[in-house]
Amino acid sequence: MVGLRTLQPSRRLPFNPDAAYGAITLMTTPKNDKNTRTTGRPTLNEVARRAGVSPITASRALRGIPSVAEELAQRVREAARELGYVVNPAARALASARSQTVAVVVPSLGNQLFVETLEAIHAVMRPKGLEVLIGNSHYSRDEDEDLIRNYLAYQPRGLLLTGFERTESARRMLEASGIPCVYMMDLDSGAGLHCVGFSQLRAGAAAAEHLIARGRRRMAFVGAQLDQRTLLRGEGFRRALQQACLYNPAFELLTPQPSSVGLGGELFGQLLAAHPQLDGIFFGNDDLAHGALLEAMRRGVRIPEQVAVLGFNDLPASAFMVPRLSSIHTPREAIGRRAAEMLLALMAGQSVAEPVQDMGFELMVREST
Amino acid sequence: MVGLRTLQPSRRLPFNPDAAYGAITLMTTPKNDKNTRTTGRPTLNEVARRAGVSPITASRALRGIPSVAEELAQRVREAARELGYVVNPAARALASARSQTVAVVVPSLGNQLFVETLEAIHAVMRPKGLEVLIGNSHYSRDEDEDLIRNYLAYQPRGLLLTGFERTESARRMLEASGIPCVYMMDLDSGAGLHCVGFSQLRAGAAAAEHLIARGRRRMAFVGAQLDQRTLLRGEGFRRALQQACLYNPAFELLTPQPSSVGLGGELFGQLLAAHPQLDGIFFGNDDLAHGALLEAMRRGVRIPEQVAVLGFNDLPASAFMVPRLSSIHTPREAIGRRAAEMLLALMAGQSVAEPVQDMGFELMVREST
DNA sequence: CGGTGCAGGGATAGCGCTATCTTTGCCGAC
DNA sequence: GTCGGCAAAGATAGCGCTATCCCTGCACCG
Repeated sequence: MVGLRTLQPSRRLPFNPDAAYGAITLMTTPKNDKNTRTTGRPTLNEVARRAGVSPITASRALRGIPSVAEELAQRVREAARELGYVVNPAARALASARSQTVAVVVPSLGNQLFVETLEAIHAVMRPKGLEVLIGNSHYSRDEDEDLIRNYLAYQPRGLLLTGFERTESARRMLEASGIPCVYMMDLDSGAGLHCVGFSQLRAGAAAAEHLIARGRRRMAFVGAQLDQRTLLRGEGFRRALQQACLYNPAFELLTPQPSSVGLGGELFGQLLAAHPQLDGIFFGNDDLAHGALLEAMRRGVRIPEQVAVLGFNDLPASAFMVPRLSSIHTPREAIGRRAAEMLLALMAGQSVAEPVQDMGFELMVREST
Repeated sequence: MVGLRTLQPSRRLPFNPDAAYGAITLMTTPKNDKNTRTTGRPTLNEVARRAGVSPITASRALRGIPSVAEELAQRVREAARELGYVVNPAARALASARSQTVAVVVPSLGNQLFVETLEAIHAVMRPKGLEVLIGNSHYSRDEDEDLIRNYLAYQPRGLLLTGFERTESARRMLEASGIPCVYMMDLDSGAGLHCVGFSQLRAGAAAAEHLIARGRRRMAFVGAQLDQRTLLRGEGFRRALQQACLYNPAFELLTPQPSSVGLGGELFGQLLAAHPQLDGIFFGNDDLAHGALLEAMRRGVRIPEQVAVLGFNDLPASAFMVPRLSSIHTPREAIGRRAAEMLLALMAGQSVAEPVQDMGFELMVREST
């Protein structure tokens, strides 16, 4: 009943939608009524029938492929809207051997840092019609590998991964898949890979230089979680101190426990008890530093007079701590955005002029140093 | 070459894998070599051929369907392992009209609360082989609707949604889909729905009662974001104050801005400037309370002597604030876990004895009150 | 005025699985 | 024995799309 093409003065044999895709189809599939496997949602065929075109034309129209006359495309879009049609991503992925999906693996969602990165990625990908799959590896190489294996099965258009710390077999899978991949956050060992981040090593050095410039001489590094990036920051810090002949290996407190405010306070207490002479502490993550500031207040330790405290990442709360926490601000939104854009380019088959993008970092000097 | 069934004394005609699924298949599809649409990954057919069984048997074996003899199943699993076979989820979803996916929509990832809920959900779903899709609605009904529409297209096995605040059309889509759905966090308007949470209304009342019990008489409520749950907490607080004849509508500060530490400090300042006589403040979320405590310290406002401060959610950092923040602890891990389990039951077609599960809340009394 | 190029469509044929019959052989029962 | 019933496979037929080829009509060409 639909689709008598009165609007268009056709140049060809009129296409009879009901005959072609309605009645005949129903006749040649007599078991249609007993087959209950379908989802009940409208299919592309129904849209096509309603618009009076063939299914492929409908497919092309909805995908915005230009070889469809605008008038037809419009009819198809309208039919889709009227029926409430939504593509079946599984069917699309199967037929085209590619999904509309991008997978991201971050090591934690508890760290605000990665949440902000994800937001930036979303903001780039969503407008392109790409679904973002979020995986949390919990800082575990094995989970990271599982997630990658799992996601590769979905044939994502691209992958965004955090850092380079990865099992050998995960690396092989990635390579074998041929799926474009951009690495976020670190640069220091990203030779030959596409990566967007900053040098954790240099950031650690910058921390040391700032404390030295503030006249500090006995400085400690406190790191938790002990992921590669934290270790690199520590290493950068260490080297800069060595260079200034101020390095003391005893002034280093590392623990694999996950970073948290509570832990920061605890480590701060331990450190001061063991080394009361300390006059500066660099924390590998801001939440540790927050805990330290709170613990200092509780103990009456004066910050920064007695000990300067420097954080890392510049989480939103840092500027409001008492005293306001100095921290190294990391450009996670920019990293997320740029990494997403780079991935988009790779997905489009373009080669990227600058495969390694250093987004830098910024020292935020506040009251705590 | 593979699969001469020497191991099993067959009762039937021997199944010749190469003839059935190898050579003949290749002959009847002469264009196989020029078709480059395939992904290159091994398919179930190849696994079946290698194991010397039919594809359906291989499918059944890998899905653990018991009607396959253990010996065959073992051969299939081994073949799959040798080939590095991973199912194509798109093909599976298309063929079975269902995915191995559960979708979750939370209003924010910036709030630690929801991250912890997600972790609990993951912990339940992953072992069942279910993929968890995470959607962030940013406290927007429109985004919530978009996410739901989008996820429904994936034919998830189930949905976990936060709260009941939802557009009419989202509600209709959910109902029409017939996909099981569990609502998390709130109970107050969940009549007829499956929900796991606690009464935001009663939690708000408990906050008021605690402050009253502490001898406070001029109490304010500070809420940001203004999502339904925050408003309900405020409403519960208000009603309890009214009942005690202590309600003063001027002592309420609501803002649609997203909750944050910085905002908490700012609102605290505004409130005290406008109403210096206040002796108790209930913050709708802990990060606001954190900001207030820090701002109080900066201003020399003594907490709790001058003003008692009570938070909500009991975020991990609250116990370490100065003074330690009293807060209403919400059982988000338990909610996530229980909601996931309830959804699992619904997905299995079971009816749930208690469709509304009140997980309660716990007042954590610390130094700030 | 026949060739020939180019659009705008359509027909055909799967993508890689699984739901649903069928078939086969075997067992026990009447 | 014959037959019903059962268990363990296999054959068949799509799921809902899209890649790929193909067809048709028209414009343009010399």
